[in-house]
Amino acid sequence: MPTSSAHFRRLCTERGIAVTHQRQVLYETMREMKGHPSPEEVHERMRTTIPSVSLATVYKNIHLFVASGVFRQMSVHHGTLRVEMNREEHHHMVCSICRSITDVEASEIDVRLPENRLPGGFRVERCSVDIIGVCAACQAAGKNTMPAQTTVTELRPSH
Amino acid sequence: MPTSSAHFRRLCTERGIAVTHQRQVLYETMREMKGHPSPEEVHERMRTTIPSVSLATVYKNIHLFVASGVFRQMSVHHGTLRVEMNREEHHHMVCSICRSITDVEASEIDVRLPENRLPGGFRVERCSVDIIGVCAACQAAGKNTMPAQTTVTELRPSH
DNA sequence: CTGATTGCAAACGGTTTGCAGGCTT
DNA sequence: AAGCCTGCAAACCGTTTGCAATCAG
Repeated sequence: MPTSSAHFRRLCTERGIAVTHQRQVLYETMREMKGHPSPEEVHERMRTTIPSVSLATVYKNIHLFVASGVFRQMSVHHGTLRVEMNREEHHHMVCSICRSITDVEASEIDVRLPENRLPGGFRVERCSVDIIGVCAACQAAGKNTMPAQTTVTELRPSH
Repeated sequence: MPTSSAHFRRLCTERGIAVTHQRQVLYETMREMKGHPSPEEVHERMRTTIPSVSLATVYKNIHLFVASGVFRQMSVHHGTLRVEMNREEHHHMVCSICRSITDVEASEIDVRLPENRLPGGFRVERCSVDIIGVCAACQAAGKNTMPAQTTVTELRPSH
């Protein structure tokens, strides 16, 4: 009797999508990966199990998983396809130098939205906080990385 | 005596960058535009003033402006190059259907970070909140746009 | 006059698409 | 058996780069 296989099979039938070997391996590969792996990284990892799998299939199925609610896409306006592997509510620390993203537990940050009175009848689904700054590694690596962006003194034209 | 021209000239000399016609027009075009225009859109608009300007120049100079602190790039982990035209502190409402982004005054939202105790010695510069949901237009337009993403009932596999 | 800046066109990286063959139901 | 799914290769889109001609300091 399959264990995780059974779980995945149920996941698919609930959503009316076919159970294929690639999908199952993709699903399990992604669940094993921490952080916010790129499709490329997921693909690379999947190849250890199915060497012949194509990147196109990875893309198609990540989209399928996101569309059917198996995974959640991170920051909707993000340009590249990244998926949340962390199922807990959380926010992000984003390093402005190396762009690495680290999760922060939702409980660490206190956000209060105005009582459903956002402008323009916007219906709120959720809310995600990006803490922008410099990660420890980049601080240690010294100042010479991307100097202009970070050493600017006058952020606003004085006009 | 030039008015905004003088202002721009000063902006450049302060930062040690050359004053060119393209840069001046780019700067003014961007300041006139609301929201978070794409380089493509900025380019299109610039052409009404300098029809021969190239998209490459637009890219190069948006980067230059961001690097020298004239403008601020929005959400660092954003994939595509977008710049903040709004100089006030603010956050964003992002429509998960049409991906439109609307600004919300910072004062409307109350965010509290833990007292400089973020994990891993991260140095905080600023913090930006994305309120994710559905804009009024998309609500009015009805449910049939991108059905799967929004009508999903079971967000987490039940296991 | 010298080096920075521009416009062009080609390269690039990530993502999407069309299609023929194979697999799931 | 019917249709969805896969892998491949080509197309695509936004962005970057190399280069020769031009411009700012």
